[in-house]
Amino acid sequence: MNNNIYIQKAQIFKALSNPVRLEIIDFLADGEKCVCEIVENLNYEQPHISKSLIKLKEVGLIKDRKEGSNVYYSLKICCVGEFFNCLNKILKECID
Amino acid sequence: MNNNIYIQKAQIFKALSNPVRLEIIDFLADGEKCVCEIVENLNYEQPHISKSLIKLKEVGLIKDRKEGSNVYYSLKICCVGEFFNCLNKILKECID
DNA sequence: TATCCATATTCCAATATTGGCATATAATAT
DNA sequence: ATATTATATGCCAATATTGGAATATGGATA
Repeated sequence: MNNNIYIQKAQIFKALSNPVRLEIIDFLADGEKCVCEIVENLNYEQPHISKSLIKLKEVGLIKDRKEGSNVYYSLKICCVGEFFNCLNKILKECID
Repeated sequence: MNNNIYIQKAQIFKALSNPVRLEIIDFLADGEKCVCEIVENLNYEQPHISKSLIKLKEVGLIKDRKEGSNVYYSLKICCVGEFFNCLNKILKECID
C-alpha cells in the first residue's frame, strides 16, 4: 500500500524520463501552446508529439483545453522552477 | 547540442522512474547505509539492489564509500527536500 | 591457503518504451 | 455533402528495462 506511492512517483518520473517530453515541458514553460505550435517547434512527427502530451497529461504534469479544433496544453506544475533548479544542481555536481 | 541537456536530464529522471530505486532513495534519506542494510530492509534480491544502486550512482544521485568489505551509499542530492515536496504537490493535485 | 561474507556481474525471458507510418476522428470551411 | 485542418489512435519493429538465478570478485578471518 505504501508501495503504491513509490509506483505513482515512479510514473511521474517515467513521464519525465524522455528528452522529447522534457523539451515539450520546456516549451510549455513559456505559456500555453496548441499541439500545432509544439509540432512546429520540435522536430518530431505530430503523432509522436500527441502521444507525448497525453503521457504528460496522464500523470498530471500538464493539462489541456479545447478551443474549436485546437487543443491547448499548459503546465500544471506550480513548482517547475524549484524542481528543475534542483535537477540543474545535480547535473552541475555531476560534471565536477 | 542543447538536445544533450535534455538527454542528460532524461537519464536522471529515468534513474528515478522505478519504485525500488525510489524506495532506496527514501531509505538513504535517513543517512548513509551499506548494501546489506538496504537488502535487509527492502524486499528484493541483493543483485537487484546492487544494480539499482549503481544506476543511481551513475547519474550522480548517490555516492559510495568502501570500508573493508562493505560499501556504504549515501545521497548526493542536496535538494531532495524541495525536489520531493514538488513531487508530492503534483501527486496531491492529481488526486483532486 | 581455505573459507566466509559482502558486493558486483552476467545471463536471460518477460515486458515496456520508442518513434515512425498509416489511419481515424472531430471540427471548420467551402 | 465534401474538403481541409487539427489532433488522436493503432500498428509495428527496434531497442531498453525489469528482476530473478547463477556466478564472479574481493576483503576478512581462521
